[in-house]
Amino acid sequence: MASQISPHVRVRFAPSPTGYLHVGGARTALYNYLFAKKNKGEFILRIEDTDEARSTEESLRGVVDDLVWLNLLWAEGVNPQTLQDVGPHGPYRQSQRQGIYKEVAEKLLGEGKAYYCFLTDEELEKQREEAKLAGRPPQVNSPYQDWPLQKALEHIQVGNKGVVRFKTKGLAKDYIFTDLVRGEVRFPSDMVGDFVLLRSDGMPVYNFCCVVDDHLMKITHVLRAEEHLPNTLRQMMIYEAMNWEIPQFGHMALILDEDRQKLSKRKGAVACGQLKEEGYLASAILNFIVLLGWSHPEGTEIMTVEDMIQAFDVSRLNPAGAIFDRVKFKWMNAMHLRALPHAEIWKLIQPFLQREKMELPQDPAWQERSVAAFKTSMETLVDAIELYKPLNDKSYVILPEAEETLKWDPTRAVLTTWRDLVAKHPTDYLTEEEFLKIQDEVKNSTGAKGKNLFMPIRVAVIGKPHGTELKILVPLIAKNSLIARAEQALAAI
RNA sequence: GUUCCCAUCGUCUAGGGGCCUAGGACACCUCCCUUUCACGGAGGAUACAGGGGUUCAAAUCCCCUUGGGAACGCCA
Repeated sequence: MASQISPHVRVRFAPSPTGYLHVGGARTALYNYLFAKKNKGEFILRIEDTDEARSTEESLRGVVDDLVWLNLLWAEGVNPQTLQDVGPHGPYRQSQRQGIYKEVAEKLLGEGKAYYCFLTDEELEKQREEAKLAGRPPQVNSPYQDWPLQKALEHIQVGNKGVVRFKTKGLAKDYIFTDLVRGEVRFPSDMVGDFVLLRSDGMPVYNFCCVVDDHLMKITHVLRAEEHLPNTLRQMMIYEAMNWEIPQFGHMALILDEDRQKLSKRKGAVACGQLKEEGYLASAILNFIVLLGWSHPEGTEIMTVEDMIQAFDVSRLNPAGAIFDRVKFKWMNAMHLRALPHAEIWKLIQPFLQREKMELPQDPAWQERSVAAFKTSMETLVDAIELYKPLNDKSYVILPEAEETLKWDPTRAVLTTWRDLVAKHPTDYLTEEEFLKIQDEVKNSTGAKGKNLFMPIRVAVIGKPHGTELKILVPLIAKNSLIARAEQALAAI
């Protein structure tokens, strides 16, 4: 297991642009990124867009934007703005590397390690069903596997189309490798049938381009999700056939949903972009997912990417799957949020407040005070909306939960006195001390105390009897606004 | 079905033969702080899937069982 790390580490994250970046992909990217940084190597972004039907430019744009937002930047791949190739081993989009794959396929074909297969979909389907009935694995048994290349070429010449399959016949042995996270893994060669290398339209298939590219791009370590573990056998066969050096593999456990199933785009919908919309910070996402399958040697939980790089080690990667727990994730986001400077938090909540068309004071001192007052009540950035609403005159409404308080005997007197005292105040805003003083005066002149005192005032300030401390809230609301609200509350009695 | 992978509190995990009466974190419960709700602080409850070995000693090593997951495509 303690395989030495080659002098120059090169790793890659290879998404297929067929959807958005989800947390599973983000974690794979993160681990690769951390591994590269830790070992002073290179992190490469390769685009696996050989599925022409499903790959889209928008999706690529989205995945790239999400990676940039997460600050997982690559040394080679596509330029984040232009999406044009950057780096010495390009192109980095597989759809643009077809000539390369074709060359390799031809070599394999020429050496009899691959063959053209002309089985139709129907024939394939029939074979699969028969195998299933017989209790055999559903592998192809192609009658074309022993055709001489020349004969196949002539067959194509006259208009037939075929796929190129890798020939597994004669490979009867176990393929063994040492997985960076699982230790020794052993596959019997008959676990797979003759698999497709090139489709009938000439487009290569994942397992093939993955090997070709990893080799040509000098990838030293392949850290990927566990779902790829069985693919490793096919890939090892190709490496062997080409006589290429096999990189180190590490298969990381899957991120699971609440039902312990692989997080899927259909069900989980844990897209990074969506989490951003929900008010999560990039730093919190990274921190949370890094802990899904890895742990800091000192047990540290809240950390920066810099901390992760310092401490990262594949030997601490956990082979068991992990459930994505949104509750802990939210807590972690709150911790990251609180650690930020107030001005930064203010900046981050702007898109959310603007979405609600809130009009808040422009004064930076006011903004700073407001963040200081609210940040411990914020778990995600969207929480700012409910927190700031009371400060926005337009959204002052008396809520049903305030009705009872308004019915209390002392309420009218408390509110009247409160309004009058505020009206007499000389400046636009009350300080905390000034508020407490006024509250005290209301108490003395009305005789109301305890909740009979502060609940009515709170209703007159935020429209409901529970919420943020008044001494924090009141200094954030202009005097005229306080008076208007008190009037409104009085009118509702 | 076949092959492969996995298995410690509800969840994320520490642990890698004796330091384990199993540690931490989230969540939960209790108390304190608080003229509300939070924040914060102090406590608490909760786990080695089961069975066999190996060993003076097993959460830790081996085997079996069970349970879970993944893969078996002209998807990646």
